[in-house]
Amino acid sequence: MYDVLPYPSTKEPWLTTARWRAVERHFREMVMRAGYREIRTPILEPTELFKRSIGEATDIVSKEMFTFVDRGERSLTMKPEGTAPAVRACIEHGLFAEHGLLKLYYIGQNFRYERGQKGRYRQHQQLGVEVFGAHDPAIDAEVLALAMNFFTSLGVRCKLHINSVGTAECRARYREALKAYVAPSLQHLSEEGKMRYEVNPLRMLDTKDQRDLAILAGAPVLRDFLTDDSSKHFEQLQGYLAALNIPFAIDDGLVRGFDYYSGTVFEIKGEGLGAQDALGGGGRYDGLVEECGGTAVPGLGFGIGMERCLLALEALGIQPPQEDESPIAFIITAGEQPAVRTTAVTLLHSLRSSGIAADMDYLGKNFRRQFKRADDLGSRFYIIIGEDEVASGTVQLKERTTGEQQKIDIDSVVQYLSGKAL
RNA sequence: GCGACUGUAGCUCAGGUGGUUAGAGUGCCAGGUUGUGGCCCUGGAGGUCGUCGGUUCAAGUCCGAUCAGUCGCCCCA
Repeated sequence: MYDVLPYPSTKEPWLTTARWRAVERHFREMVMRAGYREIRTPILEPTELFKRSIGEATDIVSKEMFTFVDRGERSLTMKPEGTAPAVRACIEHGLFAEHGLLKLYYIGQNFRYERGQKGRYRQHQQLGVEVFGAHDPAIDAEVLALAMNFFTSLGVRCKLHINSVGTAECRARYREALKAYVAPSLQHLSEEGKMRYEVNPLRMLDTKDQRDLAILAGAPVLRDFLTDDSSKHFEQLQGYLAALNIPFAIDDGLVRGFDYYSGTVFEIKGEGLGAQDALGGGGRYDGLVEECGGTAVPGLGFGIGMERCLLALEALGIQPPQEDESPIAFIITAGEQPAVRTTAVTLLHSLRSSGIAADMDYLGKNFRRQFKRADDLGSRFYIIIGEDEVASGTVQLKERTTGEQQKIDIDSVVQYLSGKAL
């Protein structure tokens, strides 16, 4: 768990709201250019939704969900990922019927009950897209290209790993072949491997255990069990990626931790991130909508880890362009007459109403300290109001960088600064 | 869920083998006449030493537990 702060801390510079907004804006602009529309779904969903979609035998569902019973005896779960809730919402609101092709994006919080680590948090944010309705491998290419472009345009170096897990039938045939291959060596498999053999054989491939890797070295490859259609789809995708100059590596062991994937799957790995190096991942889930109670609509998408992206940027010393949060003008008051403060408060309000970022002191600081406050905030102009100015209906307007100061009519301040603020 | 390491002002860190009122730098606040800022000078506030328990005449320091964080396993974003 962590807090995102308004000011940078020396310890965790990436945990600042300005930096988060910068990355979020980068993502939003990119996907909106590509025609994606935002969807927001609730944090709480019926537990059943995730059991059905992600699969009961996966790590996420079996041991990593924040699940509880509410006062109405319903089992609810804080969403561990964004795809299933999006599918649920689209079914519920008839979006599939209304749009032949549906392109969605989301920025949302996910929750997984895991041991915290750098780059792995019990609450984490994902930036993702989901596309529904298309089988065309060109849309697979679009989705992968978006995910890769998100990182490369930020300056993050990363590698794209792809694979195809085929249709449910492909996987069923492969599962048997894999089990048959491993069966003679079953006793030599790690405990984890043995468990996966029983519960979710495909996950045996996703191991780092040296002995298991040795046993699996000559195992049959899932890709050889793909139907002609699946094979062709995967090859076409590779052709598009090549045409787009997106380097990729085919990873036979890439299986992913959700059961709903079919066909294309991929993962993006960053460099120098330690154990948690998966920056993002996703794939195709052609059976998911039907599984969740909708019509047969194909789909695919990806999720990008916000924290890992920020960590990668931090490690590379990259600062995405941030919004300027400094005021344009800071009002400084002098003198004890109540009219001075009233004039200042009124002018401040006018400036802000006209879209000019402005501020003033509320701590009763003396004249000199008010200047210091304005400097600390990075204000471009000082507006000085004293008893003389109030009497003559003017203000002293001083520019910080040049030190130039002029007396101008108080009624023309807004107009003057509007010109300068551009 | 498993293993290793860490835990002292807001932040970065000092505090040999247990011994009086726990320090520094930085930041913060104030003052250097509330009519001209950045620098500078002076002063001040701020810590039940992660928490609980134990050993001891005495614990920031030793022991245990617990929590949190970091790193690795696992998994993934």
